[in-house]
Order: sequence, then C-alpha cells, then structure tokens
Amino acid sequence: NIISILNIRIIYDTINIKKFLKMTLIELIWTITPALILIAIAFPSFRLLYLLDEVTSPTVTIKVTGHIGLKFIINNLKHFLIKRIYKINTFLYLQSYANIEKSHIVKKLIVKNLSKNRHNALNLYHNNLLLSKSSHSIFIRNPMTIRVPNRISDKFLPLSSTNFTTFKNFHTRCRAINRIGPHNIDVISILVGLLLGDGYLNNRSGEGARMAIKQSIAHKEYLFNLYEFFYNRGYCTSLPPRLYIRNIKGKEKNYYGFEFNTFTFRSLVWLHKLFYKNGKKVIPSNISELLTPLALAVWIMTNGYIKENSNTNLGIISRSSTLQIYSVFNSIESNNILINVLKKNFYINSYLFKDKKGTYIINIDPNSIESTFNLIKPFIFPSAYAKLGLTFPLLEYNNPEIEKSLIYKENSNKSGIYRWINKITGNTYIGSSSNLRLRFYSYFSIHWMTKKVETSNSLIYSSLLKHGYSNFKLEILEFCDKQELASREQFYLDYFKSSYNILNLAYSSLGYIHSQESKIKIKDAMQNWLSKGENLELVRNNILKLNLEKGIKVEVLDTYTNITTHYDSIRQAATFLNCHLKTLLEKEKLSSKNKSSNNSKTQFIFRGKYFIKILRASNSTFYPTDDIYTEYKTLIENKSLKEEFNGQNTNLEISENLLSKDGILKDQDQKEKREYDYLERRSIEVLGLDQIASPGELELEKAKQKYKDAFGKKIMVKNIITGSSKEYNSISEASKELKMDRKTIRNYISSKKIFKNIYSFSL
DNA sequence: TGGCCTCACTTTTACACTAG
DNA sequence: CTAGTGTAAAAGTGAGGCCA
Repeated sequence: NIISILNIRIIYDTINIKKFLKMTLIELIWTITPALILIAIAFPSFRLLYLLDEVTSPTVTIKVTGHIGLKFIINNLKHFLIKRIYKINTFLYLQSYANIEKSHIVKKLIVKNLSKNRHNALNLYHNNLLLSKSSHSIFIRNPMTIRVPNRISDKFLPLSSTNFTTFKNFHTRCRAINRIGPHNIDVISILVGLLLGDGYLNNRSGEGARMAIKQSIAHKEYLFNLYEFFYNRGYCTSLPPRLYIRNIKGKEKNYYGFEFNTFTFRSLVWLHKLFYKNGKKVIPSNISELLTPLALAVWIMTNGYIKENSNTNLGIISRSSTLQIYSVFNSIESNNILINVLKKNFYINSYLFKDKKGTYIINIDPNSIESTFNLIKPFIFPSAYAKLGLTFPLLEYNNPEIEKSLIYKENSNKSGIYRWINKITGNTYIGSSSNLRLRFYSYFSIHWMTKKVETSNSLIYSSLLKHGYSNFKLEILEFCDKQELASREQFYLDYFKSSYNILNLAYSSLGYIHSQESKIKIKDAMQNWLSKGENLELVRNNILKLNLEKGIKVEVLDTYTNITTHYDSIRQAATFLNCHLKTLLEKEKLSSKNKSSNNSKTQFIFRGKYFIKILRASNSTFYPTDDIYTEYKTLIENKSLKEEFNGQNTNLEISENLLSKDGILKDQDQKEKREYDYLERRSIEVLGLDQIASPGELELEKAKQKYKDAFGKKIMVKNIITGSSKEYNSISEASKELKMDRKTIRNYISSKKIFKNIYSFSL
C-alpha cells in the first residue's frame, strides 16, 4: 500500500519525474488487477465456506446408505421422503411457538386438512406427528407416546416403545469423525434439556462429543426411557444401560444406579462449545433458541420435583402448590438467565431460592404451574410421573355404593378421566366425560345400564351389574379441560392397559369386531341390495373400470409392418400374439436377468418380429411392487450377500426396518396388506411409453436370427404311398395337421423311421 | 412352450351395526 | 352423532402347478 501511495504521488508529480510516468502506470495496473481478481474470487468462496460449516439448527436431515444391490430400495425411500417432506416442513415450521397467533391460524388449517378423512389421519400417524390440541402451538410429539390403531399394527410406527428388537444401530462401526451432519430438533432438544440438568456432554478431543447420562436406581425407568429414545434413533448401542455402584467417601453405604452414553459424534462438538467453558458447565448465550418445550420437559423430568403442599382439587397436575427445578448452576447470574428465558419463551413466572445445602432452586410460580404442565404434558414419559412426585388417583372412592352422594358432590361441573376397578378380578375400565356428575348418574342407574347391556356388549356395565358397586372402586384420575379429554384418556389407557375397555383408542371405534349375529344381518342386507339388477350393474361397471387401470400396460411394435398397438394387460397382449401370457412373463423375466442396459429391463424382442414393452410401475416411485419385494427378499436371504455384509451389515438391516414400516410388507398378513394397499397404492406412477428406448438395429438383427435358428426349422413330410410331399414351417404346424404330437415327430426325425408306413420326415 | 387349472387378491357400492 | 366395523357381488390380474 505504501508503494501504491508513493506511486500515486509520482503520478501527480509529473513535472519532476516525467521519465518514470509510463512505467509507474503499468506497475499500478499490475498491482491492482490481481488484487481485484482475488477479491472477486473470494466473495463466492465465502458463501461456500459458510455452507461447509456445521449446521446447528437444521429442520430435518436424513441420510441413507446401502449396498449397490439395494439401490432400488433407497430410490424408493428417497422418493417417498421427497413426497412427504413438504408435510414435515409444514409441521416443523410451526415450532415458532413464540408467535402464538400465527401458529394458531396454521394449526387450524392443518387440523381442517387432516380431519378430512381417515387416510389423512393415518398419514399423521405415519409421520409420527401429533397436534397438541390444548396448547397454542403445534409440536412434534414424542413418538414414543403415540398410539397406533392395533389393526394397522406397529409396523407402521417407526418407533415403538415396546419393541426393542426391531431396531438396530445405524451408527455402529463408524468413526466419530464420520458421524457428521445435523441432528433433528427433538434430539437437540433432549440433549439441551439434559444439559440443563444432570447430563454430561463428554468432549473427546479429536473425536467428538458424547452425552453421558446417570440416574439412581430409583429412577431406573426414566433412564431406560431416555435410553430408548436415543437407541431408537441410532444414537447408542443395543447394550442396555449399565448398573453402577458408587461409594461415597466416608460413608459405608453403596449407591446403585444406571448409566449409559451415546456414541461420540463430531457433530455434537458445537453443543459442547456452547455449554462448557474451561471444562465447566455454563449457560449458552442462545439458550432462548435452544429451550424448546421438549427441552423444558426433559429438564423438568430430570431435575424437577413437585412439592405438595395442599390438595387443591384442580387436577393431578396442579394439585400441588410448587414446582421446583433443582439447578445445577451455582451462580445467581446463571439462574437468573434461566428465569428470564422461562419468562421470555413460555411466559412462565418463576423465582430463585437457595436451600440449606446452598443449591439453587428455581421455583415455578403457582400461577404458572398449570400453563407449564400444559406445555410439557405431551412430552412427559409415564415413568417420570412418579419421579416428579405426581401420583394418581386424585380422588378415590373405595365403596361407591355408600359414597354415591359424595361422588356427585365432588365431581359436579367437572370434566375429567375416571377409572373403575373390580376389587375381585382386578379388571379396570377407563373413561372420560365432559360432565362427570352426569356420567355417574347413568352408572348408578340400574335401569339405564340394563338397557345398555341389552343393546351392546359393554363389559363394564355387565360387570357392574353382576358384581355390584360395593365390589368396585372408583377413581378420579384427573380433572382436565374438555378439549384435552381424548389425549388424557389415551394417556391413561396406555398407562394402565385397561381390560374392560373394548377399544384401545380413545374417542375411536378402531379395533372393534362385530358379533356373529351382526355379521349375518349385514350379509342379508347386502344380498338383498345386490339382488336388484341395477345395483349389480353398478358394481360390475366399477370393477371393469378399475381393472382397466390396474392392468399392466403393454406396447407391441411389429417391426415388419412398423405398426404399434397398445394393450391394457399382459393377457390381452398375449391373446393378440397368440401366445400364452406366461410366455410373455417368462420373456420379461429373462430380459431383466440378461439386461444389457438399464432400458432393457421391461422390454424384449419376441419371435424376432415384435418389440414388446411391458410398462410396470416404476421402481423409483414410493410404492414397492411385489416384484421389488421378492427381489429384495431374495437379496436379504442370499447368504453370500449376508456374508459380504458381515462386517457392516447395519445398512442392510436399517433398510429392512425402514421399509417394513413404510413400504414393504414382511409377512403375508393379508388383512394388513389390504389396509396398506388401500392407503398407499394410489401413489403408483407408470413410466411413459416414450421413456423406454426402441431397439437398436443390431439388436433386432440378432433377435431375428436367433428366432430363425430356434423356430424357423422347416420340415418336409413325404407321403410314401402317393409320392407327394409337403413343407411345413414348423414341427408344431405339421403336428397339428397330421394330428401327431410334436415329440413324436421329433422321434421319427431322429430315428428316420416311417410313421404308420406312410409318412417320412426330414428337416 | 403352452394348455388348463387353481389360488389369492384387487376395487366399489349401500347398508347394517355399534362404542363412546 | 361420529367414525369405525363387516358384508356381498363382479371380472380381471398375476403367480404358479401339472402335464405333454
């Protein structure tokens, strides 16, 4: 720069040093131009450099790896995700919970859309997303708590809280440095929640960071739930949490607990950087961004406790007067940040408090307890209820017969969840009502129940009538808002696994099975309806129309005449070609086996003349055809392939798991297959005719020759008696006219015998 | 290769039914 | 009242067995 300035001075100083002028200009250009070029190059590079940087707040990232043989499965998966991703985006967008009004409007729109029909409702299950009806915002609910209709079966649920064996680890046998890429918001939320509590993010220099979680044996269930969350997402090994024994110095007593840690992820280092300074846990500056309702729920589950002061009868959540969160930060400043964030993010009022040991405790203001619990309710593990100091039931009546008037009095004008317990058999029934008092009126009316039992097969009514009220115990589990009844009832249905409840899904008749009499009644009515000619015609026409769509389309090009014909099914094409449909299918199989190019999979030359294209559903669409399934199954069963995968068979397994839920059916449970197809078959896409290339001339020549060699054997039949002879184009042609078997003619040709002393054959 | 066969499955419709 | 269940019929598809 100094030189440049000097140069500029020289330019101005033209009078004194004229001789240098020209050279200086050139030198100036030499100096400045490369600099400008470098700046021009640098700017786009900045963008690239930033793109290379780790993403800390991703929406969603999915990476699928697999053997080359599983290419088609991965393609299916990709297209499936692309199709659905807009939905996921819509939901994730809604986590702008601070903007209550906005999310409320979007929520309304989505609810409207989703309740259109049952397919959408089921798609909701597929996507593992659930709307929280009570709160002002929509969050992704912890998939573990989602119930799935039992008829659809758990295979549609990517994450099941009960089935541990279905899931494998997809991060095993992988260096931490390779475990890159962003994490989903729920994972980050849980990690943040744990970090605010007892969780320890262990930084392993050069490798990455891992979360280590410990809980005393009293909170074993809670720890296992956490483990399940991470395990189901491939964040830790299949080995369950370990038991540890700890001895505190100076004390004789041993302390037992369970611990586990996640795999080490390089992509978690940023979280470590945020939460740790000089090896000490600190509150990150962007805690407001990180503290989602899920994170708050985990924080409260880990370090929260409900201090019960009085029974306020408001419901199990708010019956206690204070909710305390034990803080792991020991400075007033840090804890004040947390208090401010609670206020800013969720409008939760809280204040700081120091106990005798010097530990800081954040006390949630009694006025904010209800809103706090409404916010975190969807994310709370059932196991955490006891840990938090919450107990049910709220109210209990050991002898409903005597306490009838008390039941009416205490439940007047209240909505909530109740439970009947048979003291003899131990069976339970869970119900909900928007007006509990009114509901109990019917329970205490023998007349009403008798009437109900006659018309329906309600187990609870008949049991109450049979055993009498004194043999039952009535519990009020929770008082809650009318809009929340369904979700809360579902929670208790899952928790208690009630035996009197015929249906397992609250506010739904999914899973109901008709009685034999009902079936007969339906059958008779149906037969009666179909006996009318017009109705039968209606059904028939619909089927014809549907089959037309369903058939595999075939295009036949006669290469001699250059005429192309289209058929709606293979059978139709086979009829036209005067061959069996099996022939075409065999040809197709063969052509896909010896395929020379990608295009030749569903096309082949037939009889050296016809170029046939069979237009099956494209592999790249989401819906896997049976073919793909069989192909896939053979792949899985193929021993050599398994051996090949022996070292790193995780990809294979995860593909299997993923697809068993969203695409391919593993077993042949027809009922389920039917339901599955019903939902998904609509998404079939068929390749356009122009998407398959025509045969090359060389290819066609070869096929013609091959056909001639194989089928063009002309046969001469000579009548010895008359001396006349006739030429036939093929053995079968001759056999038809002479009423002989093809094989017989073949025998006579090779043995040179004379048939019935009349005919001699020669090729 | 192909004739002949079976088997399982597809779809829609209106209606009957029922737990909650 | 809601949202699920089951029922019959039809014609065609596709897989595959047996036999010649």
